[in-house]
Amino acid sequence: MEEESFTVSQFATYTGVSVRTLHYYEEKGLMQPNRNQTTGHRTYKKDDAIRLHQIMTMKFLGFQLGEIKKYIQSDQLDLRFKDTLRMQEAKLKEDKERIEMALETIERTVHLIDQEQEIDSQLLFSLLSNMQSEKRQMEIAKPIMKEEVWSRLFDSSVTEKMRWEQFMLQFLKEVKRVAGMPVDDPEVTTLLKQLLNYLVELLGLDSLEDLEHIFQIDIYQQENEEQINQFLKEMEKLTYIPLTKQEEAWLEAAFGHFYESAKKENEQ
Amino acid sequence: MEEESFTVSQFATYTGVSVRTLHYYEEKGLMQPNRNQTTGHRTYKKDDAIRLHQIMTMKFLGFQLGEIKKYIQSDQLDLRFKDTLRMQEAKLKEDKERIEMALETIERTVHLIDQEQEIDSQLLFSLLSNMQSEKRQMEIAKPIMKEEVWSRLFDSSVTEKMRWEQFMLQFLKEVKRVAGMPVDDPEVTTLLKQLLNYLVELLGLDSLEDLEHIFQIDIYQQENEEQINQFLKEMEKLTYIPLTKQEEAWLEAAFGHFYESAKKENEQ
DNA sequence: CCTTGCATCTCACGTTACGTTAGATGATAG
DNA sequence: CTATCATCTAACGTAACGTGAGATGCAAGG
Repeated sequence: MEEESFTVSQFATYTGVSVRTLHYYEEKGLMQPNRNQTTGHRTYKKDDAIRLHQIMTMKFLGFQLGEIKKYIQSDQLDLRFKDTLRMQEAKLKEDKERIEMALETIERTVHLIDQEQEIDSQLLFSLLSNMQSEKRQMEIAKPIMKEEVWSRLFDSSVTEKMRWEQFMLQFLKEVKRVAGMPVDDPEVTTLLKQLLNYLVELLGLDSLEDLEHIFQIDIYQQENEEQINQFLKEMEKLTYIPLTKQEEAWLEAAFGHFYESAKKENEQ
Repeated sequence: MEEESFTVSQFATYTGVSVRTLHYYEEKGLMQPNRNQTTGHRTYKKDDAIRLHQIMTMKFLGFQLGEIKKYIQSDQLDLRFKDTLRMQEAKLKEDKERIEMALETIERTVHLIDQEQEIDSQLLFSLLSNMQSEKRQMEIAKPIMKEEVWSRLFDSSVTEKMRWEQFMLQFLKEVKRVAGMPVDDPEVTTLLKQLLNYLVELLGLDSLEDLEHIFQIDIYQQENEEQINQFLKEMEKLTYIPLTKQEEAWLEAAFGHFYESAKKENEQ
């Protein structure tokens, strides 16, 4: 009894892959259909269909053709196959996590765009940039911040994050607008106060003074200076703020003035 | 005041990308750092860092460099950017779904391997193959099966699916062993009964007779023949069962005999 | 002054899994 | 006998770089 056999195109339509793909798999040593000696034409039979099924299956699991070749040779699968599957699983999980982070970022971005009617792309991208390094930032912050404050930040929902980002967008826009004004202008004072109040709320503190106590260590202690500096340096590398040198300098001066006045007020 | 500037390697280490990547982005028109006219050496400044940040951000969101190029030109992001994000979101979700299916398949496969100590790869791969087309199969089955039966199948948990697969693995192994035996051998009868009992349980039926009533339509009605045939044909295309022609023929005969005896027994 | 080392430059090929022509050959139908 | 069709091989194109290879320029050391 003759076994049923197919030409390339028949086999291709039947299995749903392209002719070129069949050629390619053969080229790579993954399949060996019969060849008509004179014409060179290929004929595919049931065994070839089984082979192709195996290949497609492993491709579906995310394996590369080279890997697949190793495993479809042996009829009996050894234990190594299980390990291979586990490794593949790990890779896929990584990919999945990256995708999930990207999806969350997109969600937050769309939200930002929805709130503002026209967006400065520099500001937007800087926020996006920070979203990406968020995880890393939290890792760095963990050993240095008070447990409860850190947890509060870490566990904040997507909604809270979106609120923060929108606030930052507004804040930075304002900074760019008022940069250069005298630092004791009431408008400036109000702006800074807004930021600090937001921070106090975000971190779950009672008052502005507590801001200094969000760290595990006393930041005024001489011996901790090295650690603090290290932390700030790493943080600075990750956090990208879209201000010019001038704007940055101005902002620092404004903060300086703000603290001084606050201290004086307290002393009175 | 001179703006701080970096060489390629400085800029590369600073930003964490490779020198080659910087060259490549320039080649593709994504960046234009200053060039020393005589030596051709590049110098990167803060603006270039911003540019690179934008590129990295969009890459993180899964965009291709070509797409990125279009969007980093304009300073003001238009509304089209939001749509673009939405499209990207859709793509990412598709990718994610594929990965999730692959992960589930791996989980189920590892489970199968754990149960058996040595596995025939043909059998294993055929089961994997079916896992892949599972969704499609359910789609095809939906219009033709009774709502409650279909839901029961569709909602079955991963654990249930794994049980089914393990059963099928055993069943097929047994079929291959006893294929060729006389169809009225008690061992054969037992085997078939096992399968049918499993099916009855799986589908939530009361007895074997109900098996004929899992479809919405009466399969014995002449006018439904076309529909049934269509369904069976599509199903056959998707379901891949690793039996030889002989084994398949034998199995069909065995089932024929089984039904006949069952009918006779009923009549008595 | 010459040599060495180093950073940088510009090609240009390798990678993955095919898609896509282009030109050659063989069999079949009219 | 010719037009058509299926198939063949060969070879380039894709995306985002990695990885040399060979050329150039500059500073330091002998």
